[in-house]
Amino acid sequence: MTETPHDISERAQHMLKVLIDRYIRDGQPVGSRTLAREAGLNLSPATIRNVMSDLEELGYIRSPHTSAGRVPTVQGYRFFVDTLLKVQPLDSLSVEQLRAEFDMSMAPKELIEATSGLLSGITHLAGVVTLPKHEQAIFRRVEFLPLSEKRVLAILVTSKGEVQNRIIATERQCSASELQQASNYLNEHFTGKDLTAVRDTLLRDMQEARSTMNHMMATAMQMADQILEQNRNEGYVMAGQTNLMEFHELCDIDKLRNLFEAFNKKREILHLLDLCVHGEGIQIFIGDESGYHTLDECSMVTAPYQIDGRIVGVLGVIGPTRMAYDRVIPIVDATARLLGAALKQKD
Amino acid sequence: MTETPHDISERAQHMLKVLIDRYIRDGQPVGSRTLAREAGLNLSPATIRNVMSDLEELGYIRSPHTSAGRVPTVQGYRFFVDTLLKVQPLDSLSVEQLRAEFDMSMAPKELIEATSGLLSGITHLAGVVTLPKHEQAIFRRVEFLPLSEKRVLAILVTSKGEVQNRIIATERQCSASELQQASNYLNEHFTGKDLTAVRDTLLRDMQEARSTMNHMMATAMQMADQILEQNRNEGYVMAGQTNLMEFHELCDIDKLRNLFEAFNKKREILHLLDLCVHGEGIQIFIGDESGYHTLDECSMVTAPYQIDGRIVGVLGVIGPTRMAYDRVIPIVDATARLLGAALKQKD
DNA sequence: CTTGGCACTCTCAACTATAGAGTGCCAGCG
DNA sequence: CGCTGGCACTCTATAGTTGAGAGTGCCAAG
Repeated sequence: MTETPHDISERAQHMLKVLIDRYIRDGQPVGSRTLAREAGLNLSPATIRNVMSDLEELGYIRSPHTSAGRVPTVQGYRFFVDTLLKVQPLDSLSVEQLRAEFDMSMAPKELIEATSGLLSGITHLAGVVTLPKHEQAIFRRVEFLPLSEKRVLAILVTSKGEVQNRIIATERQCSASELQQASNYLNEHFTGKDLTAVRDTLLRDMQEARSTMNHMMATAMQMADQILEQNRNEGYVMAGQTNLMEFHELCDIDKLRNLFEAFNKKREILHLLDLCVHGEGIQIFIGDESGYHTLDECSMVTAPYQIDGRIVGVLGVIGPTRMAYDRVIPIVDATARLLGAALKQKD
Repeated sequence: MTETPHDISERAQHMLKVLIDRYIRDGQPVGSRTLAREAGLNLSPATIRNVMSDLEELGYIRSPHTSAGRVPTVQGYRFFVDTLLKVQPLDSLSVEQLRAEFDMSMAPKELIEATSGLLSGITHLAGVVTLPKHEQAIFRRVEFLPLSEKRVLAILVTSKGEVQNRIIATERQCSASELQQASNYLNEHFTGKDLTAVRDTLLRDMQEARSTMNHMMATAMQMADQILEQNRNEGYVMAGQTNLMEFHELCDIDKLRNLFEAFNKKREILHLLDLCVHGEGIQIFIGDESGYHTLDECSMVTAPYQIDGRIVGVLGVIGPTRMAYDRVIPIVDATARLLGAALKQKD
């Protein structure tokens, strides 16, 4: 009982936990009377008040105003998730139900989209999943198909079942056999090679010999670039933004607007997700910890997902700081595992 | 001066136009004094009041309350856009600027997305573009690539430069030559044929001869179905929803939420867009004309876009009833033409 | 037909009063 | 020494009040 880790008695910790639990449940500042009832310690409100005063001094809670109970501070939430929260992994039944949601016949991109929808659906928050980045994309095949006179459809297939296509405008009409020749050349020389290597070789080839296939090759290279770029850090897929409108702490139209615009611009969010991919395991940003003002009232819970033990992306949810961390964390964790497993099978 | 089309004097019409113009500009109910100043008719507010009273009786305008000036009713807007508004086509400079925004090297899907972004960007409203439906999709090529032991990547290319891919789980490992054989068979027999015909033939073939390629063929058929389905009425792409948060008449968080959820669900919007594709030319739904409650405060301006004279989709914008129709209509119109032209070149 | 005048209505913003919630502090008690 | 009830105090949220301002409708006169 006299053990005081972090300068805060066990009793105070328990009260902090109860307070935050309660606040997360109904969003109202918690007063001493409520807490006295809830804490199950048979203490009078006056006693609770003393403890709350201490907690306030330590920066874990604060009053919105003189007479309004206490709400957790960012620091309070931080302490809560770091040491007060006992997260237990999802029970196996739930995991199975979750697993059933993954349709294995989906192409990677669709799978990503479905996963973000899944996250938002289960948590009632906004779900987000980054596109997987593959350190090395393998050139698998390229195909050129004539569309009309001077238009050629180029299709590039890489490992992981990714397909990229784009339309090339050629300066003159290319015969089918010419196109065939070009694709044959590329397929013969490069199949199975790393895409960056292919890119470099192509670049060199094009400088050395200005072949008639230059245009085709340039396009192939462009597509390779596009895939590489996309695989580096292209973007993310988001779902369930509208869920965030339900929380009254975010009901300020301007905040909401800024938030949604940040989602659209992607840059800031992407940077945060990038931080998450480097940290190990579950990462949580609470309120202004992110450093981005638009996310001041929000928290983000993320987990990296991996294929064959290599981290290739991050997924998670964004919601108000006042989110049910204990419920959300295991879900995010499990989903990350399942997505990794689902993607692995595409290899 | 005594000509009274629709039971409403020319003077009254002019006033209605000025009133609506003014209301569209700043969103405040317009009073008699303001209108007297604005109308340029050298009439006293009292006179204006008489006319406004008539207009109110006819249902074109109404007062939010006793002392608040008048705002247009849906019927007022309807009369405004149908007979009061002289829409002049976009000047050629603007059209050229607009045309420059279309990047011809984009694949159709990207082009659609870019176009909806373009619409929302220019109008500061929400832009929406349906995916083009092609009455007849032509089978162009199919390709099967082995991914891992029992996984095959299938790629189906149709006319219009559309590429569909999906991953097949095979019950046993297929050799490269087997796959090659399958694709060769399909390509030889079906290239250039209508996709529905291909589908039917495949269905018959599969019943007759249970070949080893059944699985492959079934998948090809699935993909064909998918493309056909998508081309029938799949969906739409939307951009700039956040723009709608700027309008104070939509600032009610619940309305906004419902609106955004309608956008996500797509069904209702899709139904409206479908109506627009059948009517000729520019279509405008004002307020509750749509029949959907969530769109009560919104208007939708759409134009079908065509390829080779055949209407294949609709695009437009969604915004508050109080939108600058005179500016929006020509933009929607021109964009529809340009998108059609841009898509035509993919053929 | 148009106009100025005038009484009337309604909203909006500012202000006031009050009830309720919660605190901090203190003195007393085990 | 920690816990407790009591009490004065503070602050918010809500309702009610008021006055200014805007706009109307109507009327009688030009």
